[in-house]
Amino acid sequence: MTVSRALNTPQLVRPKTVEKVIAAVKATGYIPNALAGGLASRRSKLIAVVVPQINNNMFVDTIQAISDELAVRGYHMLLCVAGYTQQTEADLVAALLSRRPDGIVLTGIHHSTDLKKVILNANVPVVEIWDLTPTPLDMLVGFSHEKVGQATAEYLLRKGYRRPGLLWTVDKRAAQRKAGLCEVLERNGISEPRVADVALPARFTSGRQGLAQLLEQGDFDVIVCSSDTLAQGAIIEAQSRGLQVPQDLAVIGFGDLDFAAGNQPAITTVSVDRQIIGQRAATMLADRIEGSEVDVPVVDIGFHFVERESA
Amino acid sequence: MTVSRALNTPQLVRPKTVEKVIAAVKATGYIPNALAGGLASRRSKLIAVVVPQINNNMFVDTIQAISDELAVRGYHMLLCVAGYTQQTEADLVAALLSRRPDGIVLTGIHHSTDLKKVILNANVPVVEIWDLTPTPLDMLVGFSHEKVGQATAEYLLRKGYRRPGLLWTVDKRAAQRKAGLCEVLERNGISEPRVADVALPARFTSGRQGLAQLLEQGDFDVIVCSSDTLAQGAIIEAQSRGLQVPQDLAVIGFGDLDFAAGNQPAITTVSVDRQIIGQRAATMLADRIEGSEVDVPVVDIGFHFVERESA
DNA sequence: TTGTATGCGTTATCAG
DNA sequence: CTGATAACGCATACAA
Repeated sequence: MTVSRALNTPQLVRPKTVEKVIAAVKATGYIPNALAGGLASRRSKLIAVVVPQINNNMFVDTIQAISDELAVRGYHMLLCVAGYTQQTEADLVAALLSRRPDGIVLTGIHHSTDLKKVILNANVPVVEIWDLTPTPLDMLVGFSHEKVGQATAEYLLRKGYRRPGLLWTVDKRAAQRKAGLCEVLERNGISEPRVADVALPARFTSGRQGLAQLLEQGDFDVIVCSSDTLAQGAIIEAQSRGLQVPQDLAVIGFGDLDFAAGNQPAITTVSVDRQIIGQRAATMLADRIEGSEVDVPVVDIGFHFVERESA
Repeated sequence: MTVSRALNTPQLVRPKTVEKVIAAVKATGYIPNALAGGLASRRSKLIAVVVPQINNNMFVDTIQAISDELAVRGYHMLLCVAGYTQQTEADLVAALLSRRPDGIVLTGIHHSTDLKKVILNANVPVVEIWDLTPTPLDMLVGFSHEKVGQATAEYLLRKGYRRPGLLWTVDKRAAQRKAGLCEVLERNGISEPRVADVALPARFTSGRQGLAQLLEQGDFDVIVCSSDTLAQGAIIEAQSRGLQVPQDLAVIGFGDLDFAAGNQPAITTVSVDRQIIGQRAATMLADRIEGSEVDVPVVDIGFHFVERESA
């Protein structure tokens, strides 16, 4: 017991005793067993993070930020890939809960009822990220994809574009952005723009292929892409066909990835602070776990439209 | 005990009993406690993965592959960021070992003696990845960065380039590639090529800036970059200055990231199968943990030079 | 400031 | 095929 205290709460132990313990730890190479510790204390110092995929330019910065912030707070990150289907996510979370994480980060707000039941029953703090809803499971850090779509449509209309084509991945958050976009377009007399569906993960090459596909089907003055990666691919494809961007064909992206500003032409896009999402999510979880009240359980980090050269 | 068996080894339990257990589990929402299970069984079904950084185009594919393969085998991934300093890594691994992972994945082969001692003492299977040495801690999956550098130099000389400039990040593996490169250049009468150092993580914009910096200092016919990301930035910077790539200035990358092939001009680079590294590492660990002999503990996955348009 | 008794929720082991 | 018992290595609660 004195060893336990010397290691975890040294201020409760006589300094000389602490020294002796530390010396013994060094001499023996003792490494505490966190499984036993967690079992006894009912706190695992573990945070489970569930994302649709890791090798995704959007999520990876958020994951890194979560990891960094958790490290500062003394937590470890259990990282799991759920794919884009709800059933996988529910099974995954059930398996994760068996490790008794002190908190969980879930990507998105659309979960199976099964998952919701399990997670509420487990009574573990949860932060949903990368989306927005007035009714989160528990806490939330994100932004409105619908509003991103609307803002994009408004920009596009203001600039005088009237023949938009969409280069779009098929995930749920992209769909929300599309809904917002199409709603505003519709209100302005542009209905059902042509869409090229792109498989996940969004890749540079799928952007090229997607544009090629679109150009066979119609005539456009602007291509709206569900991510900067696709936008960059589209720009290269346009240029390789002798089209000037934005004069002959404008391109709009999403995400403000690191290459967007430096690209030639610089990519007009929607900027989202991906690190802040992770940092806030980790902070909120750690605060809650450690007993502080989290006064604003729903954080809208917003976004801003970045006008550059491509549109 | 019967419940434990019904859940873990149902074949040892009468089917009717299994059914009853399953029903009770559903009815009560029971979730096994893996902390207790791990404590008792001394197997945690946990793999710790240590990388210098997550939001890095190189490692992220490997991480995803590890995660995917581990999921298939029934393991979870504890992911930690060590940065590029040895001390951080040693502290980190000590903390990780307290969770009693069944295996550990370390990036690179350069570790503090402290870390080596701790990890050998813990007697846990280890795979080092993304590098090559005849004397790994335990198992290894990687390739020779020095040979990559040599192959690059040979290609460059064969193509007739004689005034190379380097755009290089400062991490250890990049340094090995540089050493291989410079050695072959030296042997061919080209000594101490000019180098622009670039901070990690490698970004598109740092590629642009780095080239700008180089061009102020000298006259080059080829720019060799420590990653495709830098190469793409360099190409854009060159083009924006009215330089034709490769006619006026050739550019060589490393990694064969997804945009390399589709870029305009397509980027000449060194292709490395980043997924395979992760997949093999996970397989080797799981095999070893589950008692199979791992017959080849050191796997050189090799690389191949990809000649495209940029050089 | 230190120590003692007890229990956390499993699984290994052995007995039926 | 099922059950009883004893760890696993800590931290909580209380006593000294």
